[in-house]
Amino acid sequence: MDGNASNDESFNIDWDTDDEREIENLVPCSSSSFSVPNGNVNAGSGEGCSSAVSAKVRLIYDMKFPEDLVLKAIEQHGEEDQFESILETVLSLQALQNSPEQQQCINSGQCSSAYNDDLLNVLSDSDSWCESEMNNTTNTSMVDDKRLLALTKMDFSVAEASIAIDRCGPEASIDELTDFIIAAQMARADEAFFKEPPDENKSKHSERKRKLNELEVLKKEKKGAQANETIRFPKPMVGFGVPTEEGTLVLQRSLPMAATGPPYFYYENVAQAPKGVWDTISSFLYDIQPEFVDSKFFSAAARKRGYIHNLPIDKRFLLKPLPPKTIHEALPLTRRWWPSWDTRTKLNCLQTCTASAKLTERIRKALEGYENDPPQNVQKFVIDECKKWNLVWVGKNKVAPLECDEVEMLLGFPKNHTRGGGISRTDRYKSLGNSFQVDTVAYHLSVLKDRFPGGINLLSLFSGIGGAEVALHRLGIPLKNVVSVEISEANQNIVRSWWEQTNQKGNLIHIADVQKLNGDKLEEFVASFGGFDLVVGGSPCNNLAGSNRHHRDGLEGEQSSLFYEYVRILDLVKGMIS
DNA sequence: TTAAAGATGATGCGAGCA
DNA sequence: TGCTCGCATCATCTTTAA
Repeated sequence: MDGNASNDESFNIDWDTDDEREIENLVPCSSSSFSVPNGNVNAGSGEGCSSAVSAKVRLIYDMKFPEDLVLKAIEQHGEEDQFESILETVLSLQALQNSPEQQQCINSGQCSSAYNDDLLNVLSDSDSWCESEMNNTTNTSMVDDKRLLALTKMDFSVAEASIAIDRCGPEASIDELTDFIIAAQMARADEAFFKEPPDENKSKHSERKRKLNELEVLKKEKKGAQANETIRFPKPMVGFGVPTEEGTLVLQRSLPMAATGPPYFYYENVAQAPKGVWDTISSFLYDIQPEFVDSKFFSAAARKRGYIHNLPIDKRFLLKPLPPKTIHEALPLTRRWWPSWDTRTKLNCLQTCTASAKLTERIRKALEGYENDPPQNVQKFVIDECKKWNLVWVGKNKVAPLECDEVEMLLGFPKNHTRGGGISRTDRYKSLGNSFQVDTVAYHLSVLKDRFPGGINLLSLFSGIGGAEVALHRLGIPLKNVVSVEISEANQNIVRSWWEQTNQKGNLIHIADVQKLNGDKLEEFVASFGGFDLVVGGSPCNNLAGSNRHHRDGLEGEQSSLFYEYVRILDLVKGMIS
């Protein structure tokens, strides 16, 4: 899947690929034409096959339904009808036609289709499912059967389909069920979706992936104009509400049912990711609307981030003491040297790199020689560079990058949080640039204080320098058990050091590799301290961030694809509670 | 060998304008 | 409505210095 999945390009199916040839082997498209009632030829020519209607027909054929049923359904609906309507009719026809046969098939074990082979395999292992199938008399189970059949025709296993139906409920559409299964597949650690599958499963894997892509295309066609809509940022970027000078602005939101219930979770990443990324992230996190917030409403530096969480949003409160909100409040010594023509009051996003000495020297030389304000072109050069690199005035004609401790302060961390312990200055900037803005995150997490007066069990994925831990601590929420997953040894040391210095009474457990946090390990934690109350994580943004000139590859990038680990683990934790 | 410095655009959004 | 332009952006890679 591409991070730009919602781009228009994703609607174009390349019918000339190997997959196309594969389809041609399954569908009578290239070998024979068939007609629909209005006389249009849907298949048999290249142009015909590339139409949206043909794509739908192809997909239904691809599901290995009998051709006569497909034709009958198309006759009933006409080519303009929606994929789901045609599919629904095919399923109904097949249910009517095959019910006794299928029953007989199950009893005799003499089915020849791949689907029925699979079905029998599962039935032999699943008495309860078998019993339910054999006593299939209610309308609900009929509907479930149809959905089960449709999903298995898409090459999902009966087990996957059954779980999806069970989890998504009786009202869930095929779309929702496929979404659920795809999410579950991607979330499985040992069967990671994007890992190379074993050779024997490779063709099945690629075929399924292709079908899923086609389904995505059809879903988007079905949704029409909505398909082109990407998630928009609020203007101003205040999320569901931020404290303002006029008071606390609180908007309302409704949370999807599937997102409610324990544990609470909180996911973060850069707001300005490539197109479609947040749509994908949201779709994997229960379709929750992201909360886009610029931390400039909480501190003296901007930090535009998206947060997806299932936390309540009323009765939030700010960390005390309130952080400085302007550059001059945060860095009072700069006020003396700040020229009137530099009108900045807030810093831009604090990043992982800082300006070179060479640049600050160029700026000094560009300004020297002017008794009063420099000319417009010089001002523009200086301001542009200052904004780009977050330079501040530290002397006459002298700008400088922020010091590490200043960045710590602006992000809401204790002074010297990242200092010492063997970490280099470069790595301090890197760790800080990748971290949460504590005041912002604490504002969102503040609703937990009354809910967990006795303390909280935290699963902190991609912990970094412990932004979530610091936020909860500063909120006065005791940290009972913290499982911190962080690959960087330097960051682990920072969190461990902070843990010791703040005299935490709870337990801190470090895990380096998020991919090694499996179900067994989580079960151990659950058995040990009863499960997690909160799952926090800001997965790597490397392949999403605008500053990355080399590998801005979206959610499928090397680092940013770890988002799916967050989904996987959250799903496991949720499953252990419910 | 490691840390620091320096050079390296693309992308997407919004404002302004015709 | 569509175009141009300005602007911001949790970074990476190569070279240089210590």
